[in-house]
Parts: sequence; structure tokens; C-alpha cells
Amino acid sequence: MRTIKRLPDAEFDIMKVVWANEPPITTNIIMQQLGNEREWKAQTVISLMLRLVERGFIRTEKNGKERTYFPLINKEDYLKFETGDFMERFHGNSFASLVATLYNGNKIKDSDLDQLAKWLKEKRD
Amino acid sequence: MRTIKRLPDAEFDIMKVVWANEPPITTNIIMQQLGNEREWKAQTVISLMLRLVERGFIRTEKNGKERTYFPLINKEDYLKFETGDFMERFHGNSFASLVATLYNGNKIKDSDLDQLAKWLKEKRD
DNA sequence: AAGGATCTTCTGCAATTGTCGAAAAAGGTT
DNA sequence: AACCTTTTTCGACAATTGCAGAAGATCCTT
Repeated sequence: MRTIKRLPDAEFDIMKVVWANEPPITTNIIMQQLGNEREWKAQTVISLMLRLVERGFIRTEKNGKERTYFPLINKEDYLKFETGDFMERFHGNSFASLVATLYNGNKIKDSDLDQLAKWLKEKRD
Repeated sequence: MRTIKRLPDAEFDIMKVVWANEPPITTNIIMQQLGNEREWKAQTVISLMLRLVERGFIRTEKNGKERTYFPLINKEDYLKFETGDFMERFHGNSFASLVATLYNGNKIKDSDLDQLAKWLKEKRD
């Protein structure tokens, strides 16, 4: 069982689009939806997709001259992994350290607090 | 003013030790305290320190045959940056998404929830 | 002063990451 | 069939990262 690993930035940006769309995914979808943030040539996108295939994050099929892609790892699982990894590396798994850092960096908005309160209330039935 | 950037893993591991100790820091301190996790040769540590100097994370002084180092960027600031960056890249700056992900990944203990509830109550006086 | 022990400097190198150009493949058009 | 268009495949290359050998510098002993 291969262990999941952190993705390079560019590949993760691709995955975000993959996850945000209904499969099958095409390179065109990627390019259009990343147009604003990334100015990639088609070849660039394709070779990143290829690397994602090698990593086992997506699989691919060829139909005619086009190639389509399907996610193999879902967003929630990957986020869980990244978030856990982050918690460990930067906060020694201390939730309090994380929250304090966010708060001191003004990364917690009032709307977040509201949502959080609601979420918290649900958890404690 | 140069903008702060994410550090490579190896360099961040060094910084953790730098931050955990009273300056001046020596390569020996680094090697001893990283002994369990990393099996680096002295040259490896030194060249990583050098890169950290170039990045402006530490400064260095030479005394005799030894070299000592002093942090220039403090841990809290760096963590704020990393944490903010992480929030944006992986959670679209949604604190709620972060908390939910941690919770679903069982990264939040019940005691954490209690603390959070208390903290939350304080914030909304 | 000669030799040894340490620590540093210099240099290099393989793997990974970010980005393509050039050429090939497949489909549509005339 | 010949040509154009779109998309892919192949190969490449520079920058970054992880790591350390070889050689130099400095101090300590004898």
C-alpha cells in the first residue's frame, strides 16, 4: 500500500480543478479554470497530469485524439492528510497552537467564528 | 522588504532547532538535537545553514574555527506566515473547513473541543 | 614545529519541480 | 488523398532541494 505524499504546488492546483468538476476531466477544463491564476501551455498541463497519474492521484483514458482523466484520490482524504501533516510539522499536533497562530495572524474572521459556533453546537448533542 | 517564503523541509527542521535554543547556535547543537530524526553529516548541516543565511532567516559569525548562528526571523512570525499560506491553499481561508477536516481526521481530541468552546465563548463577549 | 582533531569551505551531483518546444497522432474538411 | 487543427507525446532544460566528499583552516598536544 503506497503511502500518500504531499503534492508539489503545481500538481495540487491541478487537482483542485479535477476535484471541482464532474469527471471525465479534460486538459481544456483545467486550462480554462486555471486561466486567471496560471498561464500554462497545454503541454505543461498535460505533463503535470501525467505526473499525477504516475503518483496514483488520477487515472486516464484515451478517446480518439483526446485524453480524459478521473480522480482516484478524493479531496477530503487528501485534505485530511495534508492537514494532519501540517499540524504535525508546524504545530506539534497542538490544536491550541494552531488556533492561537491563526487568531494572532488575523486569519479568523467573525463570520468564521459564527460558523464555528454553529458547527460546535452540532457536535455536542 | 523581501517577502517571506516557505522553507524547504530540511531547512525548516533546522530552524526548529534554532528557535528551540538560546543563541548563539552551533552546528553541533543542530546535529545533536536532530540526531534521532536526521542522520546528517556536518557538511550537510553547514550547507543548509548557509542557505538559511542566504534566505535571511539567520545570520552568522565566525569565531576561531567555529561558526555561530543567530535567528533573524522569529518562530511566531514564520508560523503565522506558513499557517496563513496553508489556510489559503488548502482551505480557501475557511476556518470552518479546517476544523471540520481536522475533526473528521480525528486530529481533534475532545479536550480540544472543550477548549475551543471556551475560547469561542470568550471571543464573543 | 609537526601531527592530529575539528570544523568549515568549496564543489558537485542526483532527484524533483516547473515549463515548455518540436514533432507526432488523430480527427475533420475539401 | 491532402491539408489544417487540435491535442498529445517526447524530450529537454533550468532552478531548487537534499546530501556529502575532498580539501582547507584553525586550534590543541606533544
